[in-house]
Amino acid sequence: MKLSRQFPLNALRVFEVAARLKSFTKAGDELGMTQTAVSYQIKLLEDTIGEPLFLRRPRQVSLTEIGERLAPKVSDAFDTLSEAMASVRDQSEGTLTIHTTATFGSHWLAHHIGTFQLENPGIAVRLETSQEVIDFSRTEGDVAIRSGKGTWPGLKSHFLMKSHFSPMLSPALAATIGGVKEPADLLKLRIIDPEDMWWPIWFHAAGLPEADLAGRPSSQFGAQYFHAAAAIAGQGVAILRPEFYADDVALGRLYQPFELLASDGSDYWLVYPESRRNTHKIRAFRDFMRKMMPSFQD
Amino acid sequence: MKLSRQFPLNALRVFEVAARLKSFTKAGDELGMTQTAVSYQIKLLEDTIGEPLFLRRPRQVSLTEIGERLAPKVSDAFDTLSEAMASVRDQSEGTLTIHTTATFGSHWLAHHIGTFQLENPGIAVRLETSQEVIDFSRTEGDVAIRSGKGTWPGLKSHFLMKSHFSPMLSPALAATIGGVKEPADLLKLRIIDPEDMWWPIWFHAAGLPEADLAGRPSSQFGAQYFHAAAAIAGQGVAILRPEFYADDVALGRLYQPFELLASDGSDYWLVYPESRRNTHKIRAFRDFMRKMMPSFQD
DNA sequence: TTCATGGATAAGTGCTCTTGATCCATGCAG
DNA sequence: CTGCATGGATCAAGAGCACTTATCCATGAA
Repeated sequence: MKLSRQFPLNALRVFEVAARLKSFTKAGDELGMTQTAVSYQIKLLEDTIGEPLFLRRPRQVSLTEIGERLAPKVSDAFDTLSEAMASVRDQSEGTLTIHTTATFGSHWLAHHIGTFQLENPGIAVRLETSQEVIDFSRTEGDVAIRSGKGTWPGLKSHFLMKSHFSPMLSPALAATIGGVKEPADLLKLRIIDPEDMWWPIWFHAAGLPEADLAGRPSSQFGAQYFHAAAAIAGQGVAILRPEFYADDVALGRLYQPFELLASDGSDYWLVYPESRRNTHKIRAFRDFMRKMMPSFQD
Repeated sequence: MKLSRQFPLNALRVFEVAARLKSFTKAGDELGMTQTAVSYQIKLLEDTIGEPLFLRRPRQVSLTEIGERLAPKVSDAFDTLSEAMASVRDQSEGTLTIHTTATFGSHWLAHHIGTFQLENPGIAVRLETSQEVIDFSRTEGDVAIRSGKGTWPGLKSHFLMKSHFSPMLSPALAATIGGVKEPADLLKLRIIDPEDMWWPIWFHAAGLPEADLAGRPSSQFGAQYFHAAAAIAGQGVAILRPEFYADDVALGRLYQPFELLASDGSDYWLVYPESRRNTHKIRAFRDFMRKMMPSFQD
């Protein structure tokens, strides 16, 4: 059976307006429909209720007792409904949930998100860091920062920056071996997480494809964040994304001995569901990223 | 612009059920539609809001925060709405407004309506007496009792009884002239409202077409009700509908000297809007009248 | 692995709803 | 009292949407 037959919602909405304005024509105007349509809907409602709701006097309609009783409740209900919709719309515009990798979040976003918030006081930001590549259809979230190739089905992705890397260490540690002049010098030092796939890639790019890291004590901290901390503490040399450690370099706690940057082919991307690209908050965040990231690509 | 686009009511109803049951399939069952349709409506709502409302986990859906916030309000609104509809339905079933002529109301209905109310305790009866032939589309009312020919456009009418009449007087008055043996005897008495159109009709039927009533003192009470009262008081002979005065006859206050009944061609009818013939209360009243009126015709 | 469950997707269709034209009754102005 | 403006009813026809059926896909369970 038809939904609208048992409980004619549209008819009820039309009724609400007609009852308020005491005119089918005016109700039609307010609702953006014709007087005919209003008449039809009212009759529909009267049929399902089995009672006339309006008295048709010439040049004006007035509510019957039944109508008089029904109108305020219907009005209430629609108020509730539209208030609910509005609040959801506000709230939905008002909170931006960003999923990000731990490193990007703690290094880049943490330093810049304040600017976004100043520029968009109406948008609350919620940062979620997770290693997994989240699926927007089964996890709450508006946008995500991912490293990868930039191709995810159903998602719009914007290139943010290369995810290149280079060895970094504390100046103090470098001094202990009289400075790091050439890549091979690094092998005199403790390599933080020698099993990191990035090392062979970089050494290969540096012309030392045979640099043997196997057999070195493995101390996998599990996340680049800890590698950096260890390197700052002078415990060895780590392979890091220099962009994230500009502050530490400026403070003299880390330095990057070689200009050479290597990449494993995966870059940083801003992604979000294609279908939601025109959401206010997503547009705002995209614009923000475009402004802050020189390498941002549409 | 389309009403349903700006504010998708049907989608909201579907959402309410889906949110409550946490399942599209079950929601479809409850709503009498397919899972596909539910999916479609939810997506529609999500599109207009611009936010996902459900997280699609395998084998189950769950609400997003937005959905979680929206659901209770929508639920509330629909509760209000359906409660309003239900109350109106009850109330509409619960009050029967009868428009009737004064005579039929005070004589026939007043004596029998109690039976109807005993048999239909859920229906409150409101009696409105008016001389005008009411128009159901501009006056509140469910049914009416009218005298006429039985043909009113758009209205269903049931023949109730002939509106025939006969002279009636008090036995005491008849005794003053030694009893009323033949129609001409009536002329010895005071005729109550000699200008009433019924008199010449009856005398004509009685074989006294020339009975001259003109010149007799005219005392038009204006309504048959008063004629009867005058006749009972012994002030003269009135021409009345005997059906209405069975009680007075039984009490010996009135009597009908001749069997002869005349009619002006208009009868009593029960009428109501054709479209509302299956309303519970109208059906109940029709059944009641059919039972109480031997001459009732469908 | 295979099956059962629950949802998404695609395409087709019936029907609700809307529109536009016209009619009718009434109240008001001249 | 006549003509006009207002506001609603009615009718026929068409558009678009709300559903359906059929199919696919992913996951959790047996």
